[in-house]
Amino acid sequence: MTNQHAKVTILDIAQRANVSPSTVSRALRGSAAVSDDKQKAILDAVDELNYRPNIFAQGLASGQSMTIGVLTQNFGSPFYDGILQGILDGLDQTNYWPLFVDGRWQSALEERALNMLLDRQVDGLIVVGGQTSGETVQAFAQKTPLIVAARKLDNLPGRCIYVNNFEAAYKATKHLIDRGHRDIAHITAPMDYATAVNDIQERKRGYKQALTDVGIEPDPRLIVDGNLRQQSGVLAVEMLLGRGRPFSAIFAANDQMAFGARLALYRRGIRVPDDVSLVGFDDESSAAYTIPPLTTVKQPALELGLAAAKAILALINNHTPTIPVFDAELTIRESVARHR
Amino acid sequence: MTNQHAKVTILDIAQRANVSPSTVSRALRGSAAVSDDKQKAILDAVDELNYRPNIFAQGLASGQSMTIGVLTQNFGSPFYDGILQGILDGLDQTNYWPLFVDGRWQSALEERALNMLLDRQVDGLIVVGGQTSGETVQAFAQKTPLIVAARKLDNLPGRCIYVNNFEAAYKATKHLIDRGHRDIAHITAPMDYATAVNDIQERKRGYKQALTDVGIEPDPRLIVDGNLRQQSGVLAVEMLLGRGRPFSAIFAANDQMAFGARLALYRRGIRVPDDVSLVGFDDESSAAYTIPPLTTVKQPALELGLAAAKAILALINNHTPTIPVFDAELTIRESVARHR
DNA sequence: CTGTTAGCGCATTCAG
DNA sequence: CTGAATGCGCTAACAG
Repeated sequence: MTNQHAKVTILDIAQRANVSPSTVSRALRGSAAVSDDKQKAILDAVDELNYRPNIFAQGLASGQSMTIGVLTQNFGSPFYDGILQGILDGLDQTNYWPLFVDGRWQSALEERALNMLLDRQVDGLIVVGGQTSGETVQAFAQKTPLIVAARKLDNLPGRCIYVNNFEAAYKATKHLIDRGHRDIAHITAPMDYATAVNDIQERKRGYKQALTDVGIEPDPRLIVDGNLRQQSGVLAVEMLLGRGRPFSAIFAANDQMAFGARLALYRRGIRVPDDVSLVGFDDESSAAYTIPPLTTVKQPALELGLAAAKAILALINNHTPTIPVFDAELTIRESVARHR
Repeated sequence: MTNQHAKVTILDIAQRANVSPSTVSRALRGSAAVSDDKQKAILDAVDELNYRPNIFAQGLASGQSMTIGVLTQNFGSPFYDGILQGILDGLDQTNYWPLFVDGRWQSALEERALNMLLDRQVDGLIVVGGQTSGETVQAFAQKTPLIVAARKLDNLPGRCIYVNNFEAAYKATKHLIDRGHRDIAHITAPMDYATAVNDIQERKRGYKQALTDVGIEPDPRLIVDGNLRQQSGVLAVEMLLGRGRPFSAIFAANDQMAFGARLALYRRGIRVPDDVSLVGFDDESSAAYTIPPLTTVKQPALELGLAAAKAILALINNHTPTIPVFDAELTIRESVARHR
């Protein structure tokens, strides 16, 4: 091909620098000391000839690929994208490169992707979210260093980096309670729904606990299932309204559904926050620009990704990874009013 | 089972199937006919031993990596993510895998990323957006098959797949005109702003042309610069209002700024669409759930990505790629009212 | 149709 | 500190 690029080999620069190929290899990767003059000659030759090592050959010979496989879900989700950015940042000053694949929240695809990553000889794996079973993930963890981000897997202790969703939801609900609300509805997603199930269940648990702790019995009529998408927020509110059980606030398990809920309320002529207060979860970028701006929970996505990157690097170097505990912050905006 | 994975080689399965390694290779990659019985024996051995080829070895020996490098910008932008999905889809049934890297809209990073992709022996390159100079991109195009998506580069004719932003903006503006508006403001971004410059300028051109075509002279007082982010939409409206030039509609060059504009109007007590109609660009998912739902331009991101994938595959196989022309559609929602 | 023979480009022993 | 030799796992001519 026209790949002049790939044509310069370690042999070419060995000749040019009057040394053996092995010395070039040593000089370039610093695997052993090389005399200063040869070192210089080699480096000169390298950029005169514009040499770039062939990663495949390196990988084949060394058994390392210097790449970290990252299984993610749905490019485009703000939370997951934040994590990707964090991983990017965490790997930035290292020699490792991330290889991203999208599992699309389908366990079959996820497994295929994971295998493909292994085929590509990745040195480590970061699994971001997803719904592959814990057992499957564990099986992969046995084959290669693996860190799970944004998800808690009980069978992989010390390998999962996640946000305390329970605490976060507790805080959000508590905020509503503190503002005088007692009839607080919750839009969640069913246990068997194929997405981020644990997180969502944790949020529901936090919601209930916050109520219980102030002596309010959670009312099943105030809890309604959605599917995490905007449209389901619309339906959830319709359903809630249909049940006839009055409420003065809604806590939605994610912003998407909160947006949908907001629209449904608007269409019914119910004012936010005058008639009903609204709280979301995720702090999507548009949350600050809805009308009124949405009170929501901000997860430290970037930090989470960063920590995942650090952890996988540690694992690769046979250190014990540090698994920080992350708490989410409530971002208070105008969608919540004091209950009168 | 630990790392047994990487240990099974083509030789193992050759022995197990009583054939030579080359026959195994041929059978597996279909590079030549193999008798049915051997074929079967090989396939059996493959999954009995759970064999998976070593991609590095394949790449080294064949000179092909079966990966397509994709340089993208900002994971998280809905438009760009749509393109990534399209590329994913386009590559789905092939043996190629995309390798994504994020240029973050910084030409230095973009170039580094492009080189890294070349180092990884990618068989082709898809450059999505970005602000690397046309010359630089052309230089890479000389080294490897390359397709540009979501951007028009004059020095790479027949290699760029993009949406006709001029037409789209024209349509959007025309819609407002047809609804009786004559004083239409436009929120854009300055020429030198480091992002998607051409697209935004094309949108401004479409806006002006639509006005001119019905005999309205574009008024510079109605055109204001933002930076494509939500916050700048807020500021843009403040500025517009400060200028004292009345207007009954706003066309924002992207949804983000439209969201900001909507919020600023709301805070001033200006109703949408009763007092001012609003149109955005991009059809971000939340556009349908703002209050009121936003009329906006939907770019065929998925189709664009798909076309890019097809085109790069064609290029790799030495065919002339088909470069379709894409038009964006106006999605009409309640944020536009007839002017009274 | 199939086995044999050479490398692909590099890292890594092993001797000096 | 350095060169020569060997092999990573696979594909691609080359002969049958």
